[in-house]
Amino acid sequence: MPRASTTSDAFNAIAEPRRRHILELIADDERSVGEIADALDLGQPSVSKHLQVLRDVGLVHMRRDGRQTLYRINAETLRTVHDWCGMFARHWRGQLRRIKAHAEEKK
Amino acid sequence: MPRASTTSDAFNAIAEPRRRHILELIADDERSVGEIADALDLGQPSVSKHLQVLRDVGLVHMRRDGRQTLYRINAETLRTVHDWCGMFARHWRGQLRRIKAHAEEKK
DNA sequence: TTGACATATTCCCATATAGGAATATATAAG
DNA sequence: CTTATATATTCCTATATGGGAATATGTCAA
Repeated sequence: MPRASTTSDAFNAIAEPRRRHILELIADDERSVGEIADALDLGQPSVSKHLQVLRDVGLVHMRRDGRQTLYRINAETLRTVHDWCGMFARHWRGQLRRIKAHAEEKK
Repeated sequence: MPRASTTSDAFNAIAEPRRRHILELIADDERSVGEIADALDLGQPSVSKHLQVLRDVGLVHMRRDGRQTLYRINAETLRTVHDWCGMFARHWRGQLRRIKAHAEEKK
C-alpha cells in the first residue's frame, strides 16, 4: 500500500515543507500565484499544484481578480491538527514539571 | 522529486493515520509491539516499521524488557507541530469573531 | 543445546508523489 | 482578431512508501 494521498487530510497536506511555507506567506494577506512562486523560488506549475492540494483539504480560499488568482489561508482547517497535538499537551507539560521537580530536588 | 521522507520530521511522521493511532495508544502508558499490533489489527512487521519511523523523529521512547520492547510517547516532539499551527491561531480566532459579529448584526 | 516467543529486518510490488517541460485555458490590452 | 500575461493541466520520471511474506535477531525456558 502506498502512502496516503496528500489530499486525504490536513495532516498529509502540511507534511510538505513548501506547502507550510505557502501557508505562512498567505497568512496575513492574500497573494497571487506568481508572488508565491517568486517567494519560494519555485516554478509556477509546481506552486499551482501545491495550491490545488491545499484547496482540496480546505486550507486555503481563492479569489479570482482579473487574470490573477489570489489565495489566502483558511486557518480554521489547521485547528484539526492543532487540537490533535493539543491532546498530548499535558504529557509534555507533565514532563516539564517532572524535569523541574528533579532540578529542585538536586538543590 | 518524490515526497519528503516520512522520517524527515514530525510533520511527515504523523501524516500517516496509523502512526497517529499508535501515538494515541501509547500516550498514557507504555505498550509492547504485540499489544499495538493487536489494537491496530495490523501485522507485527508493519507496526515495527511504523515505530521505527516514530523513533527516527523522536516521537517515542523505547525500553527493552525481556523479549518485549515497550514504547511510550515522547510528546515533547509534538510541540513543534503544535506551535507551528499555533502561529495561525489568531487567524481562526479572528474568523470566529467575525462570524459571531456577523451573527450579532443580523439580530 | 534446543525450542518457543517477541521483535526487527529484508525483499517484494503497486501506488502516489514533486518538479520540470510543454501545453491548454482564461483574461486583458491593442 | 491577435498578442501578451497569469494560471492550470498534462505528461514524464526518479523516488519513497506501506503492507505482506519470509527471514534474521534476540531473549527466555527447559
